[in-house]
Amino acid sequence: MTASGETEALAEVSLLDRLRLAIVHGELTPGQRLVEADLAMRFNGSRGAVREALVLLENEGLIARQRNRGASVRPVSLDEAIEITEVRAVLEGLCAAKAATGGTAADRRKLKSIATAMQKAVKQNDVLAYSSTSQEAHLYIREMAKQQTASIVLDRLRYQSVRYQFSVAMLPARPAQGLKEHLAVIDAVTSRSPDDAEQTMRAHLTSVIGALRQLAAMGVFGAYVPPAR
Amino acid sequence: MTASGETEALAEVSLLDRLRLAIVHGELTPGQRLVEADLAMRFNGSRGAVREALVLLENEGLIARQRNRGASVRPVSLDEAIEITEVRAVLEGLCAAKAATGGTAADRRKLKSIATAMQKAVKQNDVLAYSSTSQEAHLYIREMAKQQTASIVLDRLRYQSVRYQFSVAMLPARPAQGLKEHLAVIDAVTSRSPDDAEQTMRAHLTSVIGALRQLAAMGVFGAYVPPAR
DNA sequence: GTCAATAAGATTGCTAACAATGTGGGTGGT
DNA sequence: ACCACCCACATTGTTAGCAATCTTATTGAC
Repeated sequence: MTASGETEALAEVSLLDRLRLAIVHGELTPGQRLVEADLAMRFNGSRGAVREALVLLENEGLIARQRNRGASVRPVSLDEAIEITEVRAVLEGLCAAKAATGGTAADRRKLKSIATAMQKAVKQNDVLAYSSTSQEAHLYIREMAKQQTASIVLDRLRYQSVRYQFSVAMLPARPAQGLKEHLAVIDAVTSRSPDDAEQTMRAHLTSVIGALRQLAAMGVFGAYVPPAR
Repeated sequence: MTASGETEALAEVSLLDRLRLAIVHGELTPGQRLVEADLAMRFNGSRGAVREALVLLENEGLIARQRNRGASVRPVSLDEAIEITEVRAVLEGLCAAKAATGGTAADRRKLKSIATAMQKAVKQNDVLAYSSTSQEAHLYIREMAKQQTASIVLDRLRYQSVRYQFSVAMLPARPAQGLKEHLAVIDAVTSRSPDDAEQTMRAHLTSVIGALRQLAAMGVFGAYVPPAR
């Protein structure tokens, strides 16, 4: 064992995840250049490991790489955010439908308890709790659906959208509106009505697209042309 | 310039694409081990470039990699093929809907000409031509939709499914059935009816899932547990 | 004969140095 | 003062070799 055993023992999370977190949390800001040697130093891994992570992050759309010119953090434009939400709408719709037919009675109880927690959060104006219970609901429905392919795709898309996800929840009337929509979805899923589940889930994400447009009008998205993927 | 300039000049396609093609075309069969040094030799690139390609192919689900143990071609199970087709159904449904509202008059003419070619192929029992015009129709609808995110996801999924895609077209009554479905989709898109377009596209891919189950009953998919992603 | 321990071989992952490439700044000409 | 050119610098991409790790075959005990 080396003198500095601390990092090795705790290095349960991959370099990829740490780098992605740094980007998503804004420690590395859009447009910023990512120099392999620097990152290797910062996350103390090999340059090869950093390269591997960069390749994957490019694939996820979080960064842009150009041959011999290096990588940079890629900002997400409004159009892209809307596209991503459109795709999420149909995929989460699919998952909601499958969750409605596939879940167990215990699953449905769990889902109802999440609904209760969400109602409480909104009643107390706790935006943070609303945001997290909302995510919990989406995730649990995906688990019930048992659709790995959709789940993997949704995960990848989430990384791109996390950055503005939170801003949406901060819009004034948003938690109240979102709550209504989530309750409708959960109601449909727990009543085992796949078509309703899909429809309400899609309606919910269509409403999120509206919220995104509102954010755009407020200037959250810089009028900036991102480098090509 | 080196003595063997031929490969360099023609190296317009990336090592990644060539490696992927080798897998999809069955030159590298499921379960086969992929040794970095061998691949570097075969595709004459650096070992680093091969590693980069392997990382991406793992991400696409075409191969499985285990730390210190190397990579191997990953077979696609029936369940996975069905999952992928379910995801395709909703994504291509989205694209069909957007194509119905977004395309130009020229787009719609082009789509109709593809429909004609497809009808001709089926009438002549030309399975190869049917298969290729069918793909052309799907691709053109995606182009009309102008939904890059969905398109990228669909591309990634296609690589996993190409291997059995062709087998589906070979089923006896398949071209006739598929033709009907495709014509319905194209009709809806060219009549600018987004809801119809989405419904017919989803119905088409649901029918493909049925065909997959038929293939499975015929033993096309080996009863083999693929290594985890 | 079967099983466990062990050693040899193969392959990945890492390190360090180097070559290739793109960038930016300075220099000289006009 | 402005522009083209050129050179030094920064950074990536490649190469070769080494250490860590896993696999497999061999040996020996029971």
